[in-house]
Amino acid sequence: MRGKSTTPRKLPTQTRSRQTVATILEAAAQVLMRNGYDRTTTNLVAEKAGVSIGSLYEYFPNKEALVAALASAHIDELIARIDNALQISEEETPSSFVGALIRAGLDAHRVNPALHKVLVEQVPRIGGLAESLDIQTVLQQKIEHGLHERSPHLPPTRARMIALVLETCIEALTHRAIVEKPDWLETGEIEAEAQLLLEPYFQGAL
Amino acid sequence: MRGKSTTPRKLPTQTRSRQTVATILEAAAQVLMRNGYDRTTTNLVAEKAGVSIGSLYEYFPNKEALVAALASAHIDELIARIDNALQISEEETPSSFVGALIRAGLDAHRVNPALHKVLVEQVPRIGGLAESLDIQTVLQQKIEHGLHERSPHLPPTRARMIALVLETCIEALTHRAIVEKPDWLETGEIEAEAQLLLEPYFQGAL
DNA sequence: CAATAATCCGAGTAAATACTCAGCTTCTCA
DNA sequence: TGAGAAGCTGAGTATTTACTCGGATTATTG
Repeated sequence: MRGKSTTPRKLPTQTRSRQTVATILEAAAQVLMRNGYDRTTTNLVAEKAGVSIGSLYEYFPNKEALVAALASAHIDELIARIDNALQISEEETPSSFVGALIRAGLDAHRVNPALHKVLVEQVPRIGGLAESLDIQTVLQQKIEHGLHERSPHLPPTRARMIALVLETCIEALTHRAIVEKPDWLETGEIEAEAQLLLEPYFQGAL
Repeated sequence: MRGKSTTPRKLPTQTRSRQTVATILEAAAQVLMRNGYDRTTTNLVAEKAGVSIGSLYEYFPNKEALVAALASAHIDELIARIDNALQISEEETPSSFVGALIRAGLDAHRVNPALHKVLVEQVPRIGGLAESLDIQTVLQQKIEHGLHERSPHLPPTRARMIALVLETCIEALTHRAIVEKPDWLETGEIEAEAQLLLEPYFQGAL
């Protein structure tokens, strides 16, 4: 057994305890963002949340479960955003398709970037979370699916490769922009540059 | 003072001690790759190296210094490889320039990938190492420099953006390929796909 | 061949921290 | 309304682990 169980020890049934759990999660996010995973101690989280350490362990069997719960909620929100961004523009021009993908990637990165950073950079070693935190794969599969709808004649191997390239570059450029020049997200500079890069590739690949 | 000092406590002067240091570093790399940073204990490294824990602390003031020494050596090798790959092909066609960049990125990733992974994913939080481990910036600056030589008329802002895009995508695609399908590095599939993506962008951007 | 320096040893220390548990308080519902 | 359930408490435990230090062993040097 490599990773510990992350299933809750007890389910909060009363309103009071549900509030406690919410408070703990909120505090955990704060501490995690401020200190990183290693320097996040369960005692500190409890203190920050204004509950006793015992209460924390009433609902989370261990530290990993706490982070896992946080990550799970974050992922749900991310995927919702991506779905939203992809569905809004259902027009059929390649240009708008690429544009929608880029916007989806950018949107996803606007959901609590600080927490995202910690989760991505430090949490992957937590068993079981690595895969589910992997937005990459989720987005890639959506792209692959979209490709197949638009061009059924495309060989599956080819579709997978194109999806991988599109997803990888969008993700990487967005992430890089955030780290290097957060302004670029607002000015749309990155969006434009990504379009410049990916549209010709996409057109040529079809 | 955020990070601890990583300067050696004592320099090994005799041959015996230099051998000891080498053995310790080798063992550290092994343990780091197998266990990750957190599960790497100094005692375990010493044991694996066949020296006492006291000897380890004779030359490395703390755990971070040990990892820092390892990272430093790794970085030197990486940069040497990149320089090499870039200098070999000094021909002037845009196609070969892009090809050389891609090959440089791929080559860099062939230097002890397992160690690289650990260092990149888990070590950045070690103060001072984050920047120097940042191959990104090194490669980007080399690209920027190359661009300026080839096209002096190009506005500096534009050159920086192009370099950023090229570097980011090469790095990301290579990294992704390693994780997803290590074979692609050998078959040249990734190399070809990257060329397909980046050459039109590069030509259009000039 | 001393005497001094360099190297090595490893049991032991100190500190950090994940997690427990016995008992108290608050809530629910028959 | 009272008995049992749910929730809360926090001092204390157990474990892990980075790091020390007094002393033994080996190398150098005058």
